[in-house]
Amino acid sequence: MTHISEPTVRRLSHYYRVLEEVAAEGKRMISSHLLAEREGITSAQVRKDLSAFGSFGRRGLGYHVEHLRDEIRALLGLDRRWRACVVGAGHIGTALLGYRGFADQGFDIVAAFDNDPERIGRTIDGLIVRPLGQLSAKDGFEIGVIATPAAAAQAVADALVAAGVQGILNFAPRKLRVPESVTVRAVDMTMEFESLSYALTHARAAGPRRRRRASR
Amino acid sequence: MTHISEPTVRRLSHYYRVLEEVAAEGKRMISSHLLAEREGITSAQVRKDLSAFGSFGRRGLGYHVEHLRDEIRALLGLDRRWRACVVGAGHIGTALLGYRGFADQGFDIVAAFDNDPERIGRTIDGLIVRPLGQLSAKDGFEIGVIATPAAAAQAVADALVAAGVQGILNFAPRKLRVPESVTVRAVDMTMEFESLSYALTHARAAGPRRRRRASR
DNA sequence: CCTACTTTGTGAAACCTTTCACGAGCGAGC
DNA sequence: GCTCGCTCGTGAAAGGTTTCACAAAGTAGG
Repeated sequence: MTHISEPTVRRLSHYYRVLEEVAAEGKRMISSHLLAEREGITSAQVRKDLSAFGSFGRRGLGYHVEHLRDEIRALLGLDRRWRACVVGAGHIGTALLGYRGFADQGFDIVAAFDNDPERIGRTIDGLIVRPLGQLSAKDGFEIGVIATPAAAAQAVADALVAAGVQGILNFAPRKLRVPESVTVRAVDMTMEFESLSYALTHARAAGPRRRRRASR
Repeated sequence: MTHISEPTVRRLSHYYRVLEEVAAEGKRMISSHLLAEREGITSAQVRKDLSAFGSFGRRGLGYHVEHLRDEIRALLGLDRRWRACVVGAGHIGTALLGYRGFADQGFDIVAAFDNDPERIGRTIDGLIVRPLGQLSAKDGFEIGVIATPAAAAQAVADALVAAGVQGILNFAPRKLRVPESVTVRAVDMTMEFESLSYALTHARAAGPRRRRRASR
């Protein structure tokens, strides 16, 4: 297994999605062509991506839906659970605490933190908001979710790293500096707004230019 | 001005961020090197990106912070406002309705829709949730924000397209099919979770491999 | 068993993006 | 006015990703 690129991992996520749907529809096998079509990419891309991890298909038949789904689930590490905490109990943090998608993907949010005295002590979706100062390595969090304003994000990241998290999911529009051993993924709404704004602003002048990454 | 790539536009967004901060700090000029450092990329990348739009810098001096910020603001289309509606008044939709970041970037959310009778009629952040059926071209929405479960996303997208939106910001984890004239940008939390899960799962085995896109 | 058809897995080619490296412009100090 | 040091803008090179195209392997039907 050679090096796996970021884009490949992201597409794995897409394949997983499609396979769950297709499995629910009761289909037994699926070809790379069909799998590709659903997410708007090419069949060669699907085969190339999957071949980086092994040979999951059968020539002439395609891929066994449930089997491939389970393989990808394991590859993505979705067959285990992660202990996570959310920092920031504002609009976005609150939404995340109530969001079922987290649990579905194996993230158990077991604590919520904030610095605002107004919010500390409140109960959101069964969790009591605790003061950020209480965040410590003793809780054994593996993942920290940052849902604070941009200005606080780096300090929170530092605190999370000090508390021993291995990964950070960052919803604040700021680049974080963390040790190499900590993985960061960003959900950057601001950037998507602005990218959309750019596209709309230039749409009349230039028209749709490239299809490949025009949408995700 | 040749063709502008997606990654370049996304970085423009980053530069804009940094420039706003730096302007607030009162700095007059900034070099490509400093600008790059803040977002963890190379100075050559910054210069290349900017040069695609024109010559904004002065050799020996760098870039004038406020001037470059204003140029990028205009390039991104942030110097105008967009009429937007949010469809889906669940956890995420509600958070978006209360989120100040939208207004800051020029998105005026002027309506909220949902299909759940439980939610219709409620007031969220000053907006009354209306039934999805009332979504029509008469409202003159330029942008639609989808914050529904995945299963409903495509139908909502179709309705938005029928109502004449030019762009869609999609928070549902599903690829949307829309006409070429409509631009879609996706904020895909699910994919980021899964990408993080993958990275953590394989971290011990492989170690940090590449820095370039390790985090954003 | 043999032919016709389907689909995978994969090297090679095409394409795109990033990084390098350097000429050229600019201010400062003398 | 001249030199020095700094920094931009940009072709060329390097590096990475996607697409192409085809051999190999399988099924189905007779």
